[in-house]
Amino acid sequence: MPQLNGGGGDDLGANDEMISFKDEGEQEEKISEISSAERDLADVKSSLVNESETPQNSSSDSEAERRPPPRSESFRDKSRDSLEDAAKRPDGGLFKGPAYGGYPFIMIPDLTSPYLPNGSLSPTARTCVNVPLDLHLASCCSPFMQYLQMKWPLLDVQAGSLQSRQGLKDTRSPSPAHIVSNKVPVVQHPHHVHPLTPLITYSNEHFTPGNPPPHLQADVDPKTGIPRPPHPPDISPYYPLSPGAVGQIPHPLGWLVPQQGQPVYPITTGGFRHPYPTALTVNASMSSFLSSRFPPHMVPPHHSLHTTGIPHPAIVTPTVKQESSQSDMGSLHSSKHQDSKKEEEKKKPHIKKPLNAFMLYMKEMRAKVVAECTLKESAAINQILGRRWHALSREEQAKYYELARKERQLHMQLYPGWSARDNYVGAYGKKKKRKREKQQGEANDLSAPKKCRARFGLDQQNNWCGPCRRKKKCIRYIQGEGSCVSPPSSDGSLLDSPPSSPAMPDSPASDSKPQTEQTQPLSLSLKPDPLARICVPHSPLAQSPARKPSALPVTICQNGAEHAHPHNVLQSSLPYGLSLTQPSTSFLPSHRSLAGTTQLQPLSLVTKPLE
DNA sequence: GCACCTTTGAAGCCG
DNA sequence: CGGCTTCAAAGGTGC
Repeated sequence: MPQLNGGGGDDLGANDEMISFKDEGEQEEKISEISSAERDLADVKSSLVNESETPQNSSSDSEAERRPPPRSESFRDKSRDSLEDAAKRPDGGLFKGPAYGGYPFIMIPDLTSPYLPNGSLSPTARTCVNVPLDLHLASCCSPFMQYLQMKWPLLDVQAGSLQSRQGLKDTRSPSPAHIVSNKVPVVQHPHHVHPLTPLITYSNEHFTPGNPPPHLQADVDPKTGIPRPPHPPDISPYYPLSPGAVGQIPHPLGWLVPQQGQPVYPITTGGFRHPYPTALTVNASMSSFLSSRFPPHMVPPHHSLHTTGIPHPAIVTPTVKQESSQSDMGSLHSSKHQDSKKEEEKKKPHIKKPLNAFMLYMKEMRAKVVAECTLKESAAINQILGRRWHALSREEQAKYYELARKERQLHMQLYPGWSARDNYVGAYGKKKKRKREKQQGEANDLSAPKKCRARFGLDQQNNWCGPCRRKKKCIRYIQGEGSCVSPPSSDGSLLDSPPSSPAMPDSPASDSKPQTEQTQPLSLSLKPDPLARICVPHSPLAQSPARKPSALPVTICQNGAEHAHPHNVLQSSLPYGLSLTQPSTSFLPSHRSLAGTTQLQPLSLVTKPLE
């Protein structure tokens, strides 16, 4: 049964690792040293494998060594092993030692983990998280605590600042320990980007300054009884939030943080309808949150509750279901209807899927891309992020893969009975159906109108329709890319670098890209090919409808890559960069492989509707 | 107000 | 088992 056994992976929150993560923005500088970086990459890669496979459990590990890592799982297992090993070390794995040097990354949590009521916690709730962590992490050393530590590496870093922030102490906190530390400067200063800023991409709904939770409205100074100013001086630089917003600084596990000494991850088999292990001590705020967000049967028993009314980002109440239940009202007998209603109510909480590595990366880097490129369109941003994702080094991607693995693990433990199938058909059936139908229709109708940009190209904008013309953002997107080319503060993305740059490191994602498109040819043809715009903004080919392989700007940007390194495609099955062969400095980025893949996958192109 | 766009990855479904 | 589909985030955009 999956557990954060032995605090596996909980040692990733070490400060030194955080620093390394902070240095991620310096990747671009490293890019210029790709040659050495690649060698380092190889070292890291080998260290990832070797060091992670040194645990006591030699039987399985040795076996894992013998066989090529089957995609991500092997890496995950290795990572888990290494993490658990690290946890067994005297330092509990909190600090990256020489034996753990293979993880040059920090496991900063997805602070907006959907199933973690991050953004929906009251200050009290989070207080219950932070303080025990600070004060008792070392003593507790429970897997959960260590995981929290991993999730919030700054908890240690700024332990001293905790007291200084007691000005945020929530008077409603049941105990002195319930201090709204929020010491994690998760909110970036307007003029200063906090190292963790990329990770804090909370939904605005959780930070709406003007809409603090009702229970947070009256944030009164415990001593004076006077409402405190919205931004206490000691935290204002990083907390440009209203009191309520400050209180909503999400903590990935805030609502789950158990009381001291309580079992952290009791494995339950109750299914996700009882997603909150009853053995898990829930503080008042948590309980109130649960009681306010879930039907009574979903909320673990607890007393002295108060409602927060704060939405849970991970558990969404699908209105569709509610509507459907209402529509059924008239047609069903009262008893049956009540039964069905109850069942539906049970199904109401929409537990979202855990974020995968790329999603975590996107959440982290979106803000940065937006800031760099002044882009707001998520579609365009995602394209950039996709390119950057491929440009990431193996260890950088591994960081997110590992984080995603932990997210899944945690999700699985939080919602033992949950299955992706629950969301696959249930919650958004209507939307899904429409989407599917539309996609099918598009697939069947090759002449279906697509984006004007793709149809006419950028040089024929006069032919664009009004909406698409309005989408001059496409142009702006290109220009924005130009403006964003190789920003010094970039996260190391090679996207902005000249696509043909041979210095671009080979990335695991790049390897996976061809595979993905092999399995999903349609997506390839449907893609406007951001790379084209990015790499050859003014290239006629890039501007032409990216339907023909020859017209794909990818080939322009990364031609020859595939030929030069066809094995890159094979390595696509190694998302963690555990390439079958040593990475070569001549390796080209993913999109190059993609280009080659495109060439090698003519059918996929044929099956794609012309735009 | 909902769906789309766009990305990658995980997982479910289906033949 | 391979291939396809859906969903996860996000915010502008279209209808």
